[in-house]
Amino acid sequence: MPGDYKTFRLASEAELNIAKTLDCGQCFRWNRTESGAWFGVAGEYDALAEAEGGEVYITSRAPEDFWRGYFDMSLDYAAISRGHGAGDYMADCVSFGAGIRILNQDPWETLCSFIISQCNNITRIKGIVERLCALCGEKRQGMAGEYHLFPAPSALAPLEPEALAPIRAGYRAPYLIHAAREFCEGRLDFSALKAMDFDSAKKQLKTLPGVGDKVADCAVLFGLHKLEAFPVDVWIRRALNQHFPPDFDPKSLGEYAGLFQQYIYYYARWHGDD
DNA sequence: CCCCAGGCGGTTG
DNA sequence: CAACCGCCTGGG
Repeated sequence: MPGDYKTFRLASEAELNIAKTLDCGQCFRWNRTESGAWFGVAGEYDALAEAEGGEVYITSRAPEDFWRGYFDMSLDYAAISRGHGAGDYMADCVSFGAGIRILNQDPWETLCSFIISQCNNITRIKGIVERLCALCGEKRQGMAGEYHLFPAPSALAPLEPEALAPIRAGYRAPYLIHAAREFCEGRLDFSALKAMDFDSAKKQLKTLPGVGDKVADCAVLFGLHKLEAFPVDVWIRRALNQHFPPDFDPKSLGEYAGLFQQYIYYYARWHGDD
């Protein structure tokens, strides 16, 4: 491995469980290696994340602060997770998911990833995202050979939908190109969205074709880090129907509702909760 | 061959 | 409003 990579301790495993965090459907460019470590690309950096002796270590060329931000290390998840008051089922979800964190991902990549996610499973989402990066993302030399950054909007905007045929995104391809053009023409501004309150940001994103409630909630939660977003997919819908009162309103979970959504999602998926 | 998969958008009643 | 259906693609 080239000499400019550094390994450092990021957190304890109790604070940050990398397997749960990287495998709970919020990100699509991290994969488990044969040794049990996780290799991924975030922003412009490739990285290896691994747990050993109760500690989590990161190897990358990025400054430590980048990863503290990415893994949201400044928020006290244990304190937040105690105060839900939403009953025993939620308590089970919280203890089962302990160590999950909501990542601070690039908003453009996150929006595109969740446009791609509609009516697709995670394996296929990852495949489409990787092919998209290989097709028009910047190429870099990394610790394990070449890798590609997620394409900038300017790389996508000039393309016609047919040019995206190789990534096999199907009917979602025009949605991606439309979003890229909106960005390049200044009508999609992530710093403005980030500065808005949750409802305004979500409403704004929903004006994009291919972005409805679910995709907008995911883009806001995982890309803009507004943790009151509560995306409802089929798994969450099932859990709400089975384990919560009929009049339960996710808004009652407060400003960190999105974290509780992740706990429920992870628990329901793991237990095949149907 | 069928059906479904972590939706959206347009149409219909 | 709700209910339906087509959409690209791939996997069971």
